[in-house]
This record gives sequence, structure tokens and C-alpha cells, in this order.
Amino acid sequence: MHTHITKRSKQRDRIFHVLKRTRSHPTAEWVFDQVREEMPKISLGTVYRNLHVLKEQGKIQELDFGEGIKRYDAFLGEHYHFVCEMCGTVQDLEVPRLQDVNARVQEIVPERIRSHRLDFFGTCTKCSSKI
Amino acid sequence: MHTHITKRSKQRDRIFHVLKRTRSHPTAEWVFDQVREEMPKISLGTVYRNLHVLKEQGKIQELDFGEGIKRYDAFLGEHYHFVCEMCGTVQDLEVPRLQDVNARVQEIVPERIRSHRLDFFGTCTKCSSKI
DNA sequence: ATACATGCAAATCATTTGCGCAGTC
DNA sequence: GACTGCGCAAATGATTTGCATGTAT
Repeated sequence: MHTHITKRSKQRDRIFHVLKRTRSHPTAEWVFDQVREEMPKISLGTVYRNLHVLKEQGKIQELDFGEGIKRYDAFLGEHYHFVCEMCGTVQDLEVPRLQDVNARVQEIVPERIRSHRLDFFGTCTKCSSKI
Repeated sequence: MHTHITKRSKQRDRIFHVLKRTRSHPTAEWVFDQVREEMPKISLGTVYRNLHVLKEQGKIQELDFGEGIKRYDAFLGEHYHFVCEMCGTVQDLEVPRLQDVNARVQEIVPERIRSHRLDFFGTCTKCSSKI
């Protein structure tokens, strides 16, 4: 097997750039629409392919909140998310990471714990005010 | 709009029964195969429809660990999950729920926090021993 | 008798992939 | 020039849905 060498491409640069300038946890479709404004000929397949490459390179994160759609995030600082159950928007939470949960759970089970993920659900302020 | 009255059906009873007797967080496909052993003519569509009904009735839970497949669970006690990143198996964790995280986060953000979900990832003992 | 539920097959939706050509190293 | 990446369109895989018929109340 060959070592996989990743070449650079305008498309991938653009996709990464679009992701870096938002905090909205966009879907592949949204990224596609954004990039298309500057590169009208880009294809959705290219967007998906590059999102995977960027994920492999550790430059972005893939998120899944059980909506049946993947979301992407170029903000890699460890943080948790809040998902509004009414409108589906996702917000970063400026909450300190739980320090020792992994270790605590590790003491209880023999499985090798590597990471955890914590999501909060509820109603965002916008939706709350609409009720 | 009419009130939706849910009638009973052999298929749904069977599906619920199959889910209650396992702790393996099965997919719709797995449930389908199990039920099919006793009801060879049942269709996959019926399984999906009834999984949704059971979820609406609060009798089962729908889980999603970002694999692109939904999993179902008839064990409703509040608990966390451990997902093996190698083989994909999901285990219930006998770890006490975090008492006050919701409240702590609520103090920081104005959004109405209703619940949280905490998943752990790593390598299960079986897969660890294979390395 | 009146809905709701079923089986079947076709439809949908997000995502992936095969292919011939273009761009990068 | 060799190999990777692209655009396009077709394929895939999980889930949903329309319809004619069966079944519980």
C-alpha cells in the first residue's frame, strides 16, 4: 500500500476557509452553497470528499446530533454543544470541560476510555420567546 | 385534527418484546431479522413505523452515535453509553448520572436546558485484546 | 363500519463512488 | 510524467411513504 500523499487544491482551501469563518456548525449542503458563490462549478461530491480529508487531517471536526445530517466545525477547542430541540440550531458552550469523568468511568469499567462527548438539549432563547 | 388513537397490533407487540429482551442497542435491521423469525411476512417498513410509534409512546428510546444508523433501546433508566470505536458495540454504563451539570450550564447560558447526553468512546476489552 | 395498521414497492435524502479529464508535485 | 483531485452522474444505504387491503375496536 502507498502512503497517501495529499495534494493541495483550490477547492479544499476554499472549503476550509468557509468553515473557519463561521460558528454555525454547517452541513455539507450549506458549505456547498457558500463555496459555490465563488466557485460556481464545484460539485457536492467534492465538498463531501474534502470534508473527509480535512477531518482526517485533524483540521475540522465532524458532528452528529442525531438529526440524520452531519455537521462540520473548524473550531477545535474542546467544548460542548447546546442543541435547540425546536429550531435545531447548535451553539458552542463556554463551559469548562469536565475534568475527570473519563478517569472516573475508567475506574468502573475495564474498557479503555479515550474520550467523551456531552451535548445539552433544550429550547434556545429565540424559540422560548415565540411560545 | 383528530386525536391519534393507536390500535394494538401483533407486529408492534412482537417488536417491543424483541427490544425488551436484549441489551444490545439494536438497529432496525436487526429487529427486523429477529421478528421475522416468528413473523416471516413482516415488512421492514412496518418495523420502522412501529419503532417510531413506540418512541412516541415513550416505551423505547432512539439512539444515534453518529454512525449513520439509528439504534433502539427499551431500557429507559437514565444511563450513559460506551461506544467501542473499533467494533461499534454499545454498552450501558452503570455510572451515576451527573447530578448538577444541567443546572451549572443553566447558570451560564440563558437557553432553557432540558437534558443532556453523555457518551464515552474508546476500545472495548474484546477489541483491546485483539491488538 | 370506521379508522388505523400492514405488506409491498417505489420514493426520498444524505452521502459515496466510478470514471474520464484536469491540476499539482 | 505520475499521481491526486475534480466534476458529473449514477449508485448506495438507511429510512419514509403511497396505496390497496387486512384487522382491531
